[in-house]
Amino acid sequence: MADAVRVRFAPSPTGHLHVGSARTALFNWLYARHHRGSFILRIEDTDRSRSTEENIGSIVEALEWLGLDWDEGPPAAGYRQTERFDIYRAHAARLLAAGRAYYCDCPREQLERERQAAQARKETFRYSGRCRDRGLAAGALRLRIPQEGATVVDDLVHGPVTFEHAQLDDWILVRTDGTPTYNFCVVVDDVTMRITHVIRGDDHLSNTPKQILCYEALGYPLPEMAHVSMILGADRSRLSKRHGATSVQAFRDRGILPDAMVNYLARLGWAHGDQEIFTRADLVELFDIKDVATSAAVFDETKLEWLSHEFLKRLPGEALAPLVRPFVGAAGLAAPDDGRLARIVDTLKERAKTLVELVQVGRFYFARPASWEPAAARTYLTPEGAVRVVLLAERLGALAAWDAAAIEGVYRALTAELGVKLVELAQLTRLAVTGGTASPPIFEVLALLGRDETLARLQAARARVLAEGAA
RNA sequence: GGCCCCAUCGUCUAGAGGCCCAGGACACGGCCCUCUCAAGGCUGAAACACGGGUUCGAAUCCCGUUGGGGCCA
Repeated sequence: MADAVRVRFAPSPTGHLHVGSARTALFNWLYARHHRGSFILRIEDTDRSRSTEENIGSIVEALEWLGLDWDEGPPAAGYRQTERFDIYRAHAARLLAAGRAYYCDCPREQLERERQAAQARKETFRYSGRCRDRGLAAGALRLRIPQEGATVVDDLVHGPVTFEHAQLDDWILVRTDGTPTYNFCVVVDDVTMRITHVIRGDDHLSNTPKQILCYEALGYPLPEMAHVSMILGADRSRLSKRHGATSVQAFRDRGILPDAMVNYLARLGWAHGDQEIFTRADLVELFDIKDVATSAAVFDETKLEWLSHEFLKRLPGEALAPLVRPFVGAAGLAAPDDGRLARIVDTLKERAKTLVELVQVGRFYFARPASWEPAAARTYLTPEGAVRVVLLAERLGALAAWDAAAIEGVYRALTAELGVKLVELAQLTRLAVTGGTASPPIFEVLALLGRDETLARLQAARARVLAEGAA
């Protein structure tokens, strides 16, 4: 088991979990689960000014919601960079002692001038190397990199990518104030956590040769590298807040099912033939990082919602009821017991793409209509409609068994007697009972509402007609 | 600005030289079903960024252009 797969997800807690990061986390998780390896969570909180406890909690919560469980990481100690400064310091000292790193005291302003001069000459800025052989005892610690040759990143998704050393420079490992830089921390962390496969965003590809040089200076073997593309907004620019929802919890709050979110994220840049719907088990079995696409993908909320709808339809009411309950409460409504809620949800699930929408379209199950849709009311809540309501109420009141089939019988019979189409009575009833013109099959609705509630609502609708007539 | 990455329908993608005058899915249009809305079935419109090569043959390989993204900040 010496070569067991160990992967990590290393977010910076500077905000909520972004969907792009979530996809990176998912790919790591899938890779770990597929290979029966370990998935490690590491918090990259060296940027103390922007890292907060709240954000860590939020990220953890989002990962849990997605069902991406980690084998190592918080709350255990030692998985936050701020707890690991001694480790970075020790590695820096080793590099210094071995002559693979050196101190530099070039003033910031001078470096800035050089940078601008380089840009004016249309060249890549490289540190001049002035302090390379000065044997300084303090300052910023720089990595001594080879002057010539090239480093090639053998990327699992991109293939070999070559970087000329002439384009790289002796980058800073530890700043003058003693704080280690991001690239250095990452290398030390990945090495000490024995990460075998670094799966991360494309935006780090350019940093990779610098990191590889650091691995070599440290004398550590290289992990496999895999850089996955970024997620873009509809205008093909990096997905950001101005594109709308970008955090995982925004979709949770909207009532997207977590399995749908996982399915959608997996399909962004990855495919398995024509298959669109994947269970978690499918993904674990079929996913391979090598099959991930190289190009960036546009985030499409519409397709996400379609997937959520697909998962909603497939879930039995009993499984859905506990998921729906909090959304009923959030809408300011009271939900019945699980058994009844399950049956209600079964009539609603193919009519909603999200849990929020499901509660919206099924609102009448939890509360009497506060009003009746005006246009439909003009058509149905008429004196003639009131007469029909009375007839319906009488017969429904006399029904021996209260179930959808028996209720339908009443409607069929009355339809024949009155010489009207079923749609007339159905819509009349629907409007009276739900307040609107769209709902699950009306006989099922009445069956679920119960006889007393049905009759009460019919009566209320009739009362409205009478009140209108009097006015 | 330099370096790096990327480029098939509006979007996600299948496609690893002939199976492709390009397949699936979302969204969109039409028809059917129907107590409404959905769901479902059938169906329509919709793409290989451009230009050069290589090859008997290219969406697939190579070069360039353009466009987008990233890193250096």
